Amino acid sequence: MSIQERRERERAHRHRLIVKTARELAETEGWEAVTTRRLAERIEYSQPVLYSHFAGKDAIVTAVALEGFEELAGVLSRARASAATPAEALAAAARAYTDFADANPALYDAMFTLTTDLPFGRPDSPAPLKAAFGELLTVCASAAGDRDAETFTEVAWSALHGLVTLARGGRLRAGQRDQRLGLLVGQLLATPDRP
Amino acid sequence: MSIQERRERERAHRHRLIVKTARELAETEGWEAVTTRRLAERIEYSQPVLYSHFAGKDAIVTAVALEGFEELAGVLSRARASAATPAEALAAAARAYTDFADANPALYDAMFTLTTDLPFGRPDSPAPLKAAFGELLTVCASAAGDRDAETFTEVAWSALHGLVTLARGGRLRAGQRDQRLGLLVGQLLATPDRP
DNA sequence: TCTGTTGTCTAGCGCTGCTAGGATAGCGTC
DNA sequence: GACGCTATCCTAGCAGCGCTAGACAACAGA
Repeated sequence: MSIQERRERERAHRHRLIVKTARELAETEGWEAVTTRRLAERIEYSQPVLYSHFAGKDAIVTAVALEGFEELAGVLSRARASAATPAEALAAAARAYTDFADANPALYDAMFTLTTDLPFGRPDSPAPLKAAFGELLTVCASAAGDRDAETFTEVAWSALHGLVTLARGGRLRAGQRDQRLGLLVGQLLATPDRP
Repeated sequence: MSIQERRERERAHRHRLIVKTARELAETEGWEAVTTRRLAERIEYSQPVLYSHFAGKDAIVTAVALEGFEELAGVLSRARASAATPAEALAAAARAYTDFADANPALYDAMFTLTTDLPFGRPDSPAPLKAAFGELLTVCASAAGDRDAETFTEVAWSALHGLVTLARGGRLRAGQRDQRLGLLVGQLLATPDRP
């Protein structure tokens, strides 16, 4: 059995190598530079090897995205743990979220712009997705007050996502990042007037 | 001079035909179906004709996006005109924005996801961009109170953009659109606690 | 040592955006 | 009315893309 085990170990190692290399290549040269040929060259194997590990290029991007959701969940979890009050937790999570996106632009693109086939908010969702959204839900729920927690989470998440993506394309004024984040968190924590 | 005028007229007509066809093709079959070959076939000219009108495929997408910004400005303007109070105007604009994005998904993608070279918020920005953002700024400024109008506008816009894009990818619960929009507008109109 | 399986590579398909160079149509001029 | 020129358009092709069929080599078991 030892031989087969070694092979499986090597396969797993190469699997991780493909994902790691794709991510690095995307982060340094952008996703348009991530072609199956260049990826194969980087891992020092031929193209078809990629297809023995993944169904196609999309599956590789998805694998990178899953890594991203895992890391995002960790980042949000730490932010939440570092805060004393629900309001502080929301502010910390918001900052952690945008910092994460800014630090890993290609990864963020894989998670939200390139990948379309990851099922969200469903029983069969991959664990990292559930974890990441679960973290968001936890931190938002404790700050939601009498508003619907899930709706509140979706709105907060959307706002953060919008800030990240619009800022990325140069659509928002550079250097005003903190002001926007502060205003957003302030509005989310405010108590709406009862009409 | 009449001959040259006719030719210029024909050129202008064909220019519009290309943009119109690209938009239709994208809206019915998605942007991945908009290839230079298929586009050329649809307009009943050969491929190189496209390149006598546009520098490349990106330029065609950009032209479609500009059309979108023009229409968005009109939609927002009408929403603002239909409202009596600043709060109503903000709510109407938010609804108009998301309705516009939902009704023209491919157009919205061209404006915000595919096009990256349109300069925003700069003196040399194309007029439609200035008009669209100007409408947003107007409606947000009157609802901003003592908050910085431009920052408030950027945050509101980001939130709407986030709602649209996340909902598109199935990332948000279907059927909760109105609840999210209502909650967002309520939060934006709320007065934050003074810390 | 031979055989069958497993794994990898070479070569190639149909597609993409884009372009060089030849053919053609229609103008202004004689 | 015939000619030459210019502007326009098309055919054909390039390099690169994602992906795959089939040849080939390496290796486990008999």
